[in-house]
Amino acid sequence: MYALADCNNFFVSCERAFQPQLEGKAVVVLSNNDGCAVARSNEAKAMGIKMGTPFFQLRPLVESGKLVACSSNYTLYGDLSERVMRILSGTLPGIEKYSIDEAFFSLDGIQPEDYRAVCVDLIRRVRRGTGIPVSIGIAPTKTLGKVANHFAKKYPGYRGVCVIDSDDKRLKALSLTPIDDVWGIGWRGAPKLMALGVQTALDFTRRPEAWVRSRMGVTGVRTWKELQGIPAVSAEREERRKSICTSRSFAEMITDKAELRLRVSDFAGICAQKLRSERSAALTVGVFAHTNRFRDDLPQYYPFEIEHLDTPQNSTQAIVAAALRSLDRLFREGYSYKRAGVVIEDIVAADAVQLRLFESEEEREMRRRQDEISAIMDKVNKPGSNLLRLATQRPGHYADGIRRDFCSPLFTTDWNDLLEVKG
DNA sequence: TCTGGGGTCCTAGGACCC
DNA sequence: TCTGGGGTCCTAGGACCC
Repeated sequence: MYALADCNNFFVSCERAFQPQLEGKAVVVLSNNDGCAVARSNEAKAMGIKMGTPFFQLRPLVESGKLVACSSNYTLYGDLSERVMRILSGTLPGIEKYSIDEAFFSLDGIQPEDYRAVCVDLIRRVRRGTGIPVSIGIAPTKTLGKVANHFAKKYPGYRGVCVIDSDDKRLKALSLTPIDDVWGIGWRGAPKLMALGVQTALDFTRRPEAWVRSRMGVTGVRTWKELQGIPAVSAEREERRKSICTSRSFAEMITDKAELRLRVSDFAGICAQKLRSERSAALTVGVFAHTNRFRDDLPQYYPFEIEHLDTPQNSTQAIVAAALRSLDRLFREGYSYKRAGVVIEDIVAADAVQLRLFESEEEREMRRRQDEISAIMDKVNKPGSNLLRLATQRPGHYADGIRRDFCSPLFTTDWNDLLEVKG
């Protein structure tokens, strides 16, 4: 049996963990630049506030005191996520972190009659240790675990734990699950299925496999099997990420190439830092820039350019230089850029780098020095800081230039601490 | 005025091979 | 008038997840 532990309204719960006065109130957490709602408390959901609602539409509610808005504070959420995961993995073996706020684990070795008690206790300990409320769904497949988790959250009677351990329970649960709530059926698939007469997860499982295959592809068949209790979603993810992306929307639109170069340098620098922190190196550096897609009155442009390195690298200098070459190729005057990003691909282990056959002595020496400089930067810079940086990068904190009008204090990280030089 | 960010996997079609 | 068949690999774009 699989168990899925999922934090309730995670970002909101993180804010509440340090601001108990938010308990019981309608709260939303906003995306970067206070753009739109990315997390909602149950009270906010009950008010009909949808995921992704732009903040300017919520502002009246905030001003009249009916709703509290928080700017997002990802450092805080990452920190609390780590603590939650630590408690979970300290209790049960074989935990698989699936996202910032959820993890799968196996219940092998636990007697079925003890599932509930073990999980209720786990929830209590996470709550006591972090302040974060968690729900757990238990079922023979991950997709059914998601379904069970849904019920655990929805009905207080379950006290946070819902078990699907018989066919009766499975069929009952599926009949109560709308098809668009099913994990793996997205915003394109759901309307398509509903038009074909599939309203619930149960309807879906009653279609023949070939019917599903021809309309929803192999991923649809996987979901179809999982809902019947046949595991079809692979157990483990790879330990090394296949791509790394750093991108931001800008508070203001950027028309100036020099300004865009600064921002892209920052993004590339963060990517390089992430690469090194995972002891990885990469062969491909891509850059994209977007105009503001909501401004019909302005010309639109969505370029993407890739640069291949001749040997995998992870130094800030190499990654930033490659990104800037791509930017120079894609940049066009006359557009107002609202968002840009750097994407790293073809990632390999840094200690297994395949060297070039005909690399010159000078090239090798340059790479060695760049790696050395990056190592020093990593020693001096704390996460999120670029105290020591390239001249092509902006001074200051990475969050500069992002609007965060409703940011909570940095409860688990201190500003001065970020600026303190190690050693 | 104001609309997020970071990932994975699948597929169809093209390039290339013999 | 006539122009093979069977593969693999790569890539861009789409769909999905949180």
